[in-house]
Amino acid sequence: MKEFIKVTKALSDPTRVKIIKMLQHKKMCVCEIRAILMINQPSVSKHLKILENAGLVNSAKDGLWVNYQLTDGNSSPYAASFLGNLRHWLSDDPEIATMLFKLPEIRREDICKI
Amino acid sequence: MKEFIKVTKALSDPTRVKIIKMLQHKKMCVCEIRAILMINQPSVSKHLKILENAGLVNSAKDGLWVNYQLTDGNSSPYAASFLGNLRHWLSDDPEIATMLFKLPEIRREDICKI
DNA sequence: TGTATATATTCTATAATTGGAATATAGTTC
DNA sequence: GAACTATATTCCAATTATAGAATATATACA
Repeated sequence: MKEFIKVTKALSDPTRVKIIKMLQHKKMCVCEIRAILMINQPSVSKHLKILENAGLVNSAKDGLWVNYQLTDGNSSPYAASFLGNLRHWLSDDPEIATMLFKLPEIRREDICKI
Repeated sequence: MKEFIKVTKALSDPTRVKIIKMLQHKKMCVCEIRAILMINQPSVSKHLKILENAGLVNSAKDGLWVNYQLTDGNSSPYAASFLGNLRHWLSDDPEIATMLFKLPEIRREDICKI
């Protein structure tokens, strides 16, 4: 039960759902996500931690950067199932769509330097 | 997005998940649910309202009683999908299992009269 | 070693959620 | 219409979640 609740709680915040929809398209570091969402860096880190804790994303260090990506589903069956559904869900949502439209232009080399 | 968040928020509380797992087995009125969960009546009503608002359950009056049941999924595709998954999820959860074990003994005629 | 940068953590204020008590509403029965 | 019962709503206190500011950590590089 706890594991299930962790996943639904993680998915019950619009910012975190947006992060997942972004990560469907590419691995991203904190400052890239921050640039798209236009919220401060600690908020992004905290949201990512909640997603990671729920088994929805995982992270890998690359020098100073930490790349976040969606999990393959080995961590939690609930997470895997929800991630599968989210592949096709919400892509038509206007807020999501405009966000994804901006995504290709975002390059960490340009935007970082907090 | 709002519709999706409503569903995930509704499912991010253990009490509400328990209610859904009960309703998988039979239609129930507020006082029956209350008897199983051992929380007070207004709490049950409030949780049911949240579930109803998310398109997960619907209600039908029957005299003084209000019967709640799971929706068939016409209200929200998200709700329908989650309800489908929850059919087989969490049935092994110890808390859920003991709750469902008690379920057959609960009859509104015996337990009501708040 | 010192500086710069990306990320994480802590702290604080605010907002949202939850449970329980009290009250209101709506049927039912007399 | 009056009394009774099931449910809904309102109000309040306690907990939890969130955003932002300040700070800490870790890596890169001179």
